[in-house]
Amino acid sequence: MTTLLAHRHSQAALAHKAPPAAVIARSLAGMATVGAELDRSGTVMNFARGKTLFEEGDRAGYVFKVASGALRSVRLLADGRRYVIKFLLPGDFFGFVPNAEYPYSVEAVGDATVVRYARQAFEGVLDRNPQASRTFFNAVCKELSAAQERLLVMGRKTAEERLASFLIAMAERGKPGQAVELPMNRGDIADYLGLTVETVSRLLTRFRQRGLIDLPDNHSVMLRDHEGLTDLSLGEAA
Amino acid sequence: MTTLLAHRHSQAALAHKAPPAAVIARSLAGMATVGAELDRSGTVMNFARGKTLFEEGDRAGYVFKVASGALRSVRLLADGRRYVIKFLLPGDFFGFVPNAEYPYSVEAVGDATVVRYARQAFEGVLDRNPQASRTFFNAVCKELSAAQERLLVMGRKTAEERLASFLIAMAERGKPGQAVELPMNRGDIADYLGLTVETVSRLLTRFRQRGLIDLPDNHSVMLRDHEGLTDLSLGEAA
DNA sequence: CGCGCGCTTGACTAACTTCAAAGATGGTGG
DNA sequence: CCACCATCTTTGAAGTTAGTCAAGCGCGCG
Repeated sequence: MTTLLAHRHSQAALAHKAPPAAVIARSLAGMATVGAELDRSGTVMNFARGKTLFEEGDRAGYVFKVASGALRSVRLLADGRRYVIKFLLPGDFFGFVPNAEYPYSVEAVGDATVVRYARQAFEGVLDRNPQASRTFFNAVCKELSAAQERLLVMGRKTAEERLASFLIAMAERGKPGQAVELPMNRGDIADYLGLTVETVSRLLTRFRQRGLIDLPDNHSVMLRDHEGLTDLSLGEAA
Repeated sequence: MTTLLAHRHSQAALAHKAPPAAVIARSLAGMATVGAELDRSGTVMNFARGKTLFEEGDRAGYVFKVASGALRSVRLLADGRRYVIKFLLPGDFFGFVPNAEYPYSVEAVGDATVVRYARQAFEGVLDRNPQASRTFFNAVCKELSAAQERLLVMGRKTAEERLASFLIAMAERGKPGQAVELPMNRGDIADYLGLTVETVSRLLTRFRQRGLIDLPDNHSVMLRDHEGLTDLSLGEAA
């Protein structure tokens, strides 16, 4: 029930392994003036693959930013059914919650580095800095919009369309023209799309056989027919 | 493609039919100081059942608050599949979007009254009033949290569990102990839960046969066994 | 009164899951 | 460096849930 914080490091101790908080905070999108103030409260932390940052029900005392690696936010049902709410990739913020407790757990998909900010300090910045306030407001609106887009996917799209949507969304976060990195495993993808591992695996095979993708290894995908995938993802396939 | 605005009324012309904007704005939860400033930009508008406030792709020039009635935000796929993102009930704000265009349409489920605020004016208030800014930030965080909760429902719950979740959520918005009003029809519920009309109808019948609910008429439900429904909704049923 | 729309019910179908097992992969220690 | 083992992935066959197609019912409105 308590927050499991692996590898607690001071900024100084970490300097040679990961960028210091100051450097990372400076990268806060469009928030040059916010960076300095957040710096003082940011702590860089490393988490090994599979480690838990916090669990559903933990007191929500912090907000985080992903510096490197990948994480997943996860919810569980009583009988063990699992749902991956979101994959958290470099640049993503998380931990903005309306209640005193986190409504989901966050785990490291691969080794990951995050910056942790005390929620109180973060909210202080919001109160004193209208521009920061506005920026984060917009960021949360964008998150909301993305969640609603995903609701459409989960509610009305077939397994094929879901996977195609996922691959395209992942491609948009990576470098154009290159193989898409999938830090998560098949099970994570399945739980993100509301499918089973078997279905995800079968669909990837089918996409490959149709020439839509290549699968150089288990953690990368080359999109060979981006347009075909897009059509599939929109439910416009023949 | 253009915004369809039915029944455009001035505040004065409407005064006898619906509360004036001033009265409504005053009800903004925890925002006494914001009310006065928003008043000046708020316009009360009525929409008849089925009318469209705006469509997917329209320029997002306004934010809205529901004063009375019910609306639905809707997305469509190319082949006509429909998904209801959210039912908008009295007190709900909507229209906070990160882009220049609305990503969904909003239609009146039954006759509805909303207050419309120019987005620019609204954002002005946010910039000048840190407390309002904070309040709306929290509101959007809450929305996001609700959307993520719904993602779990859509991704991992069975049809039965989805419908039970829906009935309980609707009950929480109504008056305790009373019949739950369902302003929307079966098709809307189906599109909200990612099911078909037939499945929703069959499940309601099944719930009634099991003594979980009563169906006094097509637009109300009495929850007879709240605990049984809750167990169902959590996937903890025998 | 009769028409239309929304709701219900039934029989059949399809998509996805479940169960089962074999095949790859990758990390670790000898 | 290689062998081993756990874990992840793929594939096949059978099963289940919810969808599709079709028809009848009932309420409300003109």
